[in-house]
Amino acid sequence: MALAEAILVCLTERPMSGYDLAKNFDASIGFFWRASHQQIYRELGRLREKGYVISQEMSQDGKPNRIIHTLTPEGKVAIKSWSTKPAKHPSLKDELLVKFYALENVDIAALKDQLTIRIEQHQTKLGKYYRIKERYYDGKELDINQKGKLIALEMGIDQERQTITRLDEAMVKIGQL
Amino acid sequence: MALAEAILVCLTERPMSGYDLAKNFDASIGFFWRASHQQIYRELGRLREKGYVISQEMSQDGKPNRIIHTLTPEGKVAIKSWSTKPAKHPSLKDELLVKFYALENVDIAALKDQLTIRIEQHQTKLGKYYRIKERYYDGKELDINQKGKLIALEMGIDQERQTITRLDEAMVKIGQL
DNA sequence: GTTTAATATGCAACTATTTGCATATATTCA
DNA sequence: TGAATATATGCAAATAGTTGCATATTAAAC
Repeated sequence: MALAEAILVCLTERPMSGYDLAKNFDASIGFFWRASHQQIYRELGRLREKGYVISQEMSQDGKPNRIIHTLTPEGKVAIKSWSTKPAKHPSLKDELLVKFYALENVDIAALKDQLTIRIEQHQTKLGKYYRIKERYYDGKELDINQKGKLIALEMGIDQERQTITRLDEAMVKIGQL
Repeated sequence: MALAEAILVCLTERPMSGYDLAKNFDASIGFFWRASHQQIYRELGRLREKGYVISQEMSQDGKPNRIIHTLTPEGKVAIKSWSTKPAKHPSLKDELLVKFYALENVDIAALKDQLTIRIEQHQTKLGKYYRIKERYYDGKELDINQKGKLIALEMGIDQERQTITRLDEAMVKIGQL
């Protein structure tokens, strides 16, 4: 499983609480690996048991205590070891494509609405990517780690742009039926 | 869940056994929705309970008996009703992108190997799509259902081609580090 | 003649993911 | 003053998906 590794990768940046990680999974690494806060808290427990992270409770006045998780040397070794293992092919499951596949038995007006929503979602995501690129990468000196993140981000940008084009074309095609 | 619906959609074509469905999930609809035979057999049980399919055992001499599942009118209604509900955004989870994201802590030679494998997998898939398009769609008169399948197939073709280009570019980029 | 592949079905155990709930405090908005 | 939002953590149940096993027959390959 790679949720564990995605968390460890996040923690290479800096020690974080479960809450911070959950926010990160909504923003940066979460663009390539989604996870809910419930999943993250549970996984952090497992990582602590394995000795890949150490966790320290920090009291804050007023707000509930935070538990800060720090990557251990064993955790870093685990990332390196994971990195050499073959990456699984992402399991594509797209309901929208299944609906196209079943066109005769489907409510086409509803399908068009869903297409519109999907296109908007991809546009939102593309916008986020652009803003991140501008803010953190454009015109900056980058170390190797940042270059890796930029490659991932640019792949994300291309993917979103092409997906939007593809969905627009599909919309035209069902309009012509 | 859409595994149920993907099975129902398959059965709109013709009544099938679990084995036939599993093969279909390796070929046509499985390009957009993966499922193992174990999942399919379990789901068929549920669909039977709900009355969306009826199942008849057919004896074959020699070979084990087949159980043929036929879509019921209730099943068809279920497809239509599902088709109007918002399609879930596919849950992207790509280990390979996470590895790019963690470039500093990763074995780069191993990552290149994995990229190469991934590119080959997409090329294989693209080849399959092209053969299906040529064989079943090019230069043929198509009804609405076939047109839907063709749209899905063409989206698949575009997606694979663009993914290959994107991964090729990523390979060049990590070569330049 | 024995192994392998294809046909055909399915259970059980494990892992992963989602959904709903639960708790507790501080700040901001109306 | 009350409601909503953000911070911060986590359990429990349900659903979904994967992996390993089990069975049984036929046909082809070696």
